Amino acid sequence: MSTFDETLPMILHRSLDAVMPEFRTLFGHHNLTDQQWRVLRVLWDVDRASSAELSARTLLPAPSLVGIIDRLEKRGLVARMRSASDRRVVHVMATAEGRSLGEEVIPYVDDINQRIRGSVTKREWNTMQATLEKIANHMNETTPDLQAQTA
Amino acid sequence: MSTFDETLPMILHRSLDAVMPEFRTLFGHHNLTDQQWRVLRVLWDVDRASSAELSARTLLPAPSLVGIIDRLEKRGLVARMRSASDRRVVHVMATAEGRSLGEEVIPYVDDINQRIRGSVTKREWNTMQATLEKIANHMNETTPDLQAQTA
DNA sequence: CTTTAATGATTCATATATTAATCATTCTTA
DNA sequence: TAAGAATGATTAATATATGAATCATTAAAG
Repeated sequence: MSTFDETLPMILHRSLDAVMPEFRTLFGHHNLTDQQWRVLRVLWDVDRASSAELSARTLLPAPSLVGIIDRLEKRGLVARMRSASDRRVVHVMATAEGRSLGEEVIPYVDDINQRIRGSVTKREWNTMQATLEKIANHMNETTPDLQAQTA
Repeated sequence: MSTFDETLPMILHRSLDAVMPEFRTLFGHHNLTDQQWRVLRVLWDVDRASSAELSARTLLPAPSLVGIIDRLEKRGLVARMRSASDRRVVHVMATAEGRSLGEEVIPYVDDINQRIRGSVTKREWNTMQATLEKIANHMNETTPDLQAQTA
């Protein structure tokens, strides 16, 4: 383990590599990628969202969302709909089938998340989360992300 | 912020999104992707490595490494060489030019890493890292990654 | 010594990431 | 209100991720 391995990106990637296979195995049983699941999961919370909103909530880049939504739409799990008030905007929503699939999968997803959460103390978890947020805030201040001028 | 946003994968992705743009801007100045940099960075530590070793150190999947190394090789930054003892193995090493580029970029990379490290206390950092490792170990025990039978 | 199993790298097919560019639609402002 | 700037989604080009399969080579067994 050199200093390179102690770098934040590598630390984060190691963590992701440790937890994602579990999720992927589950999603694979339902022919979903984790990105596709993220979209479905957000549409389960908000009923409908524009592509920009979806991008913000799922952390998926807008160009990737196009294909992801295409494939979900082709399977009848979500639907697109142009906004009437602003015809540039596209609203995405889960179909009945999409919501049904979400209902089916989410218990297993929750279970994995519980196992993850349960592997450390409440205090350790909160501290970890707070530290990562602190770092993120610090970087976003130092390097004001040009697109983050939204707020 | 719903429970979904408090999920480990989403927390980790938010952190990555906060820090990676800084690195990418830097790497972009040298026509490197971050994956290409990771390979170069490891070859700066170990002089030479097999594809499997590179995969372990860079956390990049072996199939991806093929193309990454191809492009680095085409630019004359690394070289491939079949092992004499075991002709299945391919050794990868940085060329003089590759090492030179590494020397040139690493101060800036170190600077970014210092800024990241410096945004939290030593204690916060260590605790965060320990917590993530604890989670990873817990998951790797619970779901013994089939390929991790190496050790 | 030969058959078979395992290993290391690669290929293949498909899905996603990244950056820049495009295109239609709205918003601004002169 | 017409020209130009800004916005939201998409396309395009290239690079990488993922999981399965392949291929050559070595190791293991019989």
